[in-house]
Parts: sequence; structure tokens; C-alpha cells
Amino acid sequence: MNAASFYAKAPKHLVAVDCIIFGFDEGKLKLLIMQRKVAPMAGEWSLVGGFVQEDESTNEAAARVLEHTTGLDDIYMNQLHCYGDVNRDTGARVISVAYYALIRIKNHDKPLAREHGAHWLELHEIPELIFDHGKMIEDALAALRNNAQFHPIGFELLPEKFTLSQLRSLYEEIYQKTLDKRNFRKKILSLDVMEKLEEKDKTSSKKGAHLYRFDPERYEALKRKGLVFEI
Amino acid sequence: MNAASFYAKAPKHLVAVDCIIFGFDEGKLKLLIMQRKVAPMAGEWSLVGGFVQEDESTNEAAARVLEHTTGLDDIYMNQLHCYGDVNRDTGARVISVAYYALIRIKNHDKPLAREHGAHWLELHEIPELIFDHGKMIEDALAALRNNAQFHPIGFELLPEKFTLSQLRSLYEEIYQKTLDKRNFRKKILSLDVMEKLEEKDKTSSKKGAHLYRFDPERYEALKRKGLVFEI
DNA sequence: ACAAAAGTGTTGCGGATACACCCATGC
DNA sequence: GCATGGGTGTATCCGCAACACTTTTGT
Repeated sequence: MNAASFYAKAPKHLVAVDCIIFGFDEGKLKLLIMQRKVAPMAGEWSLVGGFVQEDESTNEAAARVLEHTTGLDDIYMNQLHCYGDVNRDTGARVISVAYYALIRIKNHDKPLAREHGAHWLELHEIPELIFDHGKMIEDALAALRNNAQFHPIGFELLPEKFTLSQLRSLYEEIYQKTLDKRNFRKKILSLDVMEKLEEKDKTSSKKGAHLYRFDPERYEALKRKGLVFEI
Repeated sequence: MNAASFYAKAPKHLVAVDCIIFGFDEGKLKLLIMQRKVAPMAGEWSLVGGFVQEDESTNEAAARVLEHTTGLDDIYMNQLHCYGDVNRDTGARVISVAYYALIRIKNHDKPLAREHGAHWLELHEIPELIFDHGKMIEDALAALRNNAQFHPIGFELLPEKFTLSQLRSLYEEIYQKTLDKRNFRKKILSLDVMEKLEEKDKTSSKKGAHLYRFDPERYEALKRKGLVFEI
């Protein structure tokens, strides 16, 4: 067989990307879910997605879809899994590459999202989704939990400046269990990956809590010492 | 937009699967690598792969490709990652879904593999590979290491009956470090996921070593107790 | 008798957990 | 002055790492 026929005789497929978009707001982990505009399943709840174009990588397609609905670029995004069952999409055979993204919910373009029929829902509010999107969310949650335990990705969900209480409640929300306040502080501060700011946040207490900022350089230093970030 | 044009106007892509096939033989971790038959890069070293057909899922395609080169079905296989860069394949735009497989090297159909130009090579013997296949192997190794630490997948690489020394040397090979004999025995035996057989293996010592067999039921019991397999 | 691999226990240390009270401030 | 969340230290426990000698048997 020559090269031309090797490639030419292989079938071609529609390839989509679907994004599981996590946010953290009011102490709750939330997902950006939208109402589908086209048949089949028009009006049903679905993840944000789109087709991979000729001239873009799957990663680029995911970033494009994400920017299109949230107005944000340069956000934390990870490939989750490729979903390749023949009949997973009831409209046509579509192979879908799923990505999960972590965004600072306050930064995104809310009107833009609304325009696309997108809503932020807490985990327990998520309705039945089309196709295998429910499974994708399950898998994304598992991946988030695995990943958050050994990598400093929680910070991607918080504002740039945050209090230790906010950080702790984020991890409590991710792992769905309460964490001891003193032990948590000891652990995270011992890693020395955050800069303590002079500023205080007084929105949630009279006394005010110190603000911190994640410092990528300190994190690099930690890794150079051969230590691993672990919550 | 109606449904027909929604799907119809999206571009279609060649989708391939590539398999990183691990085996364990003579105390060494090995990979099944083949020489490519078609242009471009004919004669160069590559992973085992093939195109996803219309009527098969990506998982099925990977299983088909695997059986085609090794004669084995029902083997342990995991999706690794989807590689979607536009120019990753120099012959055409191909999106590739990579899988890694763990096989009992003794069980496979060696003549069949040879017929396909496939060879078992140790990690340090692996030559330069085409496209992004080298990166795929790197990623597969990292995934294997992560996965083997918390899931009983090492057994997939050993014969059904094996000695503790064999098991230990497998993990030493995977993690590229020596493990303390006593601590390893204590740890693995405390998990109680293996059945100790009466038989002994005398091929590697005068005294003979007890053979063990992995017992999926005991592993399920371990999980029910809420404990995790960990090496 | 000796070589070669199998098999076996104990100790110390470090990190994880459990736990309760004082502090600063706005109202 | 009191209610609210912020901030702090210690004792215990458990799992991991380090470590060396005896057993069996084929030659």
C-alpha cells in the first residue's frame, strides 16, 4: 500500500470537544452548564462544546470554546478523556475529547455566558444531561480530586488574594469533608508556597483575616527541594 | 441552525489509536515496538496503531489493533491521552487516541508479532520513534507508575502464578529503585489480595519459593473495607 | 560444606490526627 | 459586653524505613 491510499481509505469522523468548567463561588463548587440550541435534544442541558476544526488542535478547540462562552483565555485546563463510543451522540457519530477547566468565577463575562444560555449550578443542582455528559462530569470530579491532592490547582479557583479560611473551605468542598482548621493551616503553611500579604479581608469577620497569594516561584523552589505539594 | 447542517458543516478527521504495550520478561520491563510499513517514515520505529473505523468505538479499535499484533484479547488496557496537534502526523492530519496495555509476554503470539515487524525492547533500547510516539511512551510510563501505585495492575504483567521475588522485581523495574525485601513482603501480604499456593517455584533457587496468585475477590473485599491497595 | 535465594521481626522516627482556648473587632 | 470568625500548640498514634541473620537444598 502506498501512503496516499493508506490515509485515503481510512474513514473520517466528527470530533468534538466538551468542557467541564469548574468554578467556586459563595463557598460552593459550581459547574457551567448550558441549554442546547440544536436538535436532537434541543433545550436539554449539556456541557459547553464544539467541533474541532481543520486548522486547530484539540487543545486549541477547547480553549476557543471556553473563551467563546466565558470571555476568558489563559485559564487552567486539562484534558480529561476521549469518549469514543459509536452511538454516544444520538445526532451523528461524534468522537468527543473532554477537558476540564478551573476558572475564577468572578472574572468571567457573565452576560456573555448568559447569552449562550449558560448557568452556574452547584453539583447537587445539576440536572440530567444529554448523551454521556453526566459521565464526563463524574469523571472530571474524580480527576479534580486526584489532581488537587498533589498539585496546587485549587488556587486556580480562588481570587488572586484569598484567606486561609477560603482555601480550606474550597478543599472541604472538593473532598466533601471537613478539615481540621489547625492541621490545615500547619500543612499548607509548611509548604511555603504562598505569600502572606499585609492586607486583611474583613468581609467575613470583625477581626479580619490575612490575605495570601499563591507564589509560583515558591512552588518551583519546593519542587526543586524534591518535595511534593500535598493536601 | 437545524440539526442536519449543525453536524454536516463540521469538518471530519482521521482518528487513529496507538498502543503502548508493556510486557515483563526476564526481569525487565519491555515495550512492543514495530517498524512502520508505509510512507511517510516507512521503516522507522513506531508504536502499534491503526485507524478507528466507522462502526467501532475507539476502545474497540485499540482492542482490535492489539489482538491483531499479539493474538491476545481480554487484556488490560487503559486510555492514556488524546493527541490532537494539527501537524503531529506528517502524512495527514490525524488525531490519535493512545492506549497503554499490560500483557503477559509469555502468552502472546510471538510469530504473529514478528510477522508484523514487532519487537520487544527494553526501555533503554527504544530507538527514536516517529511523530509524537516518543512522548506517548513517556506519558504512558508516567501513567503506569501512577496507576501501579494504587491499583493492582502489576499482576497483569506477571504469569498467573508468581513468586514474591518476581513481584518485587517487577515493582523495582517500574519504579527504577530497589525495594527492601522484608518491607515489601510485609506490605503486600498485609493487603491480603493474593492466594498462597502449595506449589513452589524452583527455577531460581535450590530452596524454592512459594507461588502466589492474585485473587480478585480478596481485592474486592479489601475495597469494601474502605482500604486502598498501595505499594 | 558451600553457594544462592527464601524467608523472617524489631526498633526508631516523622508525619498525621485529635483536640480547646484566647484574640481582635464591629455592633 | 458579646457574638463572630481568626489564630494558635501539644500529646498521641500509626505507618514507614532501616536493618542482619537463619533456612533450605542442589551441587
